[in-house]
Amino acid sequence: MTIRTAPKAITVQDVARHAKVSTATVSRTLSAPNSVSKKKRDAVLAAVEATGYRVNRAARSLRTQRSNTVLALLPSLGNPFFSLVLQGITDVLTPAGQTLVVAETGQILNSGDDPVSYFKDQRADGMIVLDGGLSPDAMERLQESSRGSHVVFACEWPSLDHFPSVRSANGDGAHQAVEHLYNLGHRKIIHVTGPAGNVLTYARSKAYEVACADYGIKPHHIQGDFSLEAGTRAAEEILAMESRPSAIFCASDVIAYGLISGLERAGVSVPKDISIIGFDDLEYSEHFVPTLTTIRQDRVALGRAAARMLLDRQSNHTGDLTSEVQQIPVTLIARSSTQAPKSV
Amino acid sequence: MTIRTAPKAITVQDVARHAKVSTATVSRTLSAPNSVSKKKRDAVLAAVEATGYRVNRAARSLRTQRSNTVLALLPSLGNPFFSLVLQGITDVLTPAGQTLVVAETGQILNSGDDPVSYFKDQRADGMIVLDGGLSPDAMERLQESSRGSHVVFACEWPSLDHFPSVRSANGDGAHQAVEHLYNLGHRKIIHVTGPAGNVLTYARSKAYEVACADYGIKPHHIQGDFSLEAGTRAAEEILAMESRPSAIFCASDVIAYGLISGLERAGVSVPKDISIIGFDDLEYSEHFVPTLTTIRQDRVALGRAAARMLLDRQSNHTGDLTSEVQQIPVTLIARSSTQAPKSV
DNA sequence: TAGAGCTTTGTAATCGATTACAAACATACT
DNA sequence: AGTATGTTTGTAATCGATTACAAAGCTCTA
Repeated sequence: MTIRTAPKAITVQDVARHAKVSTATVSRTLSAPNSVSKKKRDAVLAAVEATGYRVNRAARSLRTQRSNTVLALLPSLGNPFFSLVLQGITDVLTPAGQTLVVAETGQILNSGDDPVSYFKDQRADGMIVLDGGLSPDAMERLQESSRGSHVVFACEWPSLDHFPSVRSANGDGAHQAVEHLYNLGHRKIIHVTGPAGNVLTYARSKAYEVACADYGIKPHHIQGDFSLEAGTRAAEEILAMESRPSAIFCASDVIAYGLISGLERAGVSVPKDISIIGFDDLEYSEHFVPTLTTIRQDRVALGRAAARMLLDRQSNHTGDLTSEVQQIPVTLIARSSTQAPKSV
Repeated sequence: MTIRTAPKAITVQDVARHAKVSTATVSRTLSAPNSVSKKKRDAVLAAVEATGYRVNRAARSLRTQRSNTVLALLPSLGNPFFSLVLQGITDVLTPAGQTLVVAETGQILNSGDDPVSYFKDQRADGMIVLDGGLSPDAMERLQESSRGSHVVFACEWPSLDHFPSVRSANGDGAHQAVEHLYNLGHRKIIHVTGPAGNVLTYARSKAYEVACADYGIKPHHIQGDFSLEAGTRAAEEILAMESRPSAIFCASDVIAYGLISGLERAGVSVPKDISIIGFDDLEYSEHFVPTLTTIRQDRVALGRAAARMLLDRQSNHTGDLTSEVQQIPVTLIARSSTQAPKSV
């Protein structure tokens, strides 16, 4: 016999009546079990079970002034990079009784809304921002409303303001990429960058330059963005070069896909003619033709760490408003898109 | 001069005081502007502007018994297929003043929670389910609590129960795929399927069989799932066949990636030796080597249609609880992974 | 046994917006 | 003018959970 959902919702009153205690005792049993005697506690739990009671989140939020909801602010939902990061976030949030709300930066701003409004109208009391490119104005308002320090950046981060953040060891990754190519024998290594103004672009290309200096290589950038098109554009540019590089470090796997695609179509073989290394290690990289050597970002770990940092900061009201930065290690995954150059 | 966020939240009381009207008038101005005289309305709007008032969602939810929140239930957040569907959903939801909450089926169930609990505790009053594989038990509870018809399935759908749903024209897509290959001259066309028990697998392979019958082709299935690994496994199986097919229709692009990768590694060239067509048209398909011929699903349209259907059903309380099914057209995108067979 | 000190329990106020109801006001018509 | 009808407005109850405060119950010691 299935229990039918009652037409009227079950409230704390119903449970109290059922267990023959006051509403206060019911509430306490659920939130602070130790402050209630075992006898009453058991009675309440039995009543909860019997009635199928579920606490009304709206009522609780109204009273406690906390929504137990975290907003993830993404530059674009369409970008599959974030899917695993979101997974990491929910991995931590769900067991902690928090709900995840997702929104796109662009959509929020277009609709005349404001990320900060999520705090103001109690829709969220925590925020994980995956977009380092918020407007200075939006950043300022975030800064203001983040006194309670419930904002954490993940993956990307703002270049000016200081917020706690979780990110990959981008510099280390870029260095490892160059090192890998150098060790294979490459001496002419160029870099296809991310979009101008992006913090990841900056971190990776800066580290690329440093690595080049370390190995006595002349750095050369091709300005791109993180898209497939940037890769195909870079391919054209490289094909037109009088003296082509023997290896290319791409700021993202997606760029590498486009680049390989463009080169192959022009009859330039990867890795035979040119070695290519990416950054991210998306699902497809392992099965691309050729399988892509890349710097792996642990996206799930990034999401988890960000969520954990947020929860920590929410519970530790005790000061510590320093803008902590946590770096998640990256690893070089050597596959078949890189090999020793043809002629050394 | 920037306006500082007040330490205490601004309430409808504050606005009322500021505009010298009652709280009822403030509330009405915001929800039913026409029931308020222009004079008062302007005063209220000015006061709202001046105070920076934002309605407290928790309080509103509590009073109105609606959360204005929609839950998207995904089988896996890590699956990049859904990213654009989510984008489509928010495209419609955000302008309608609804908030999107995302959750993974597995995580919900593991944590002892229940999708239906999102309704019970007022966390959501609408649900878009992207997982056709919910347990019969979960389905029954959904069915019960969906009297208000606030559940819509998208992409996948439950095989037994009847819910409104939005889906791609899967059968048509499979038929188009076979037709395309047939027209190129292929007569030996096999199908790598999705996972057993999945409705998409069933719809596509059923239509593949029908198309085979139409064209006088002997159907042959290789059981797979929607993963890269399934593709590489299928490649092994095909390489071991005494008489290989000249063309392969994969139930997903991802299978096709793995399959092409596996074949190429064994020296079998696509499309020279074998033509391959996928299903989905993920971002990468256009830049894969070779670029992938595929059946394009309009994922953004799927998301939008699902969200619109949900909102429609929420506002049309007036009966019409029929389980409407909306099909989104698919299109064949001919690229370079298919061509006429070597020897006809 | 009385009283100090601690734990457990209940009563009722509270969070902020909405809305039923009634009062006040305006307009039109006989 | 007086009445009927319609429109605006305000007062106060309400949604459901939490929690300050006070009262009651308990244990233990002098």
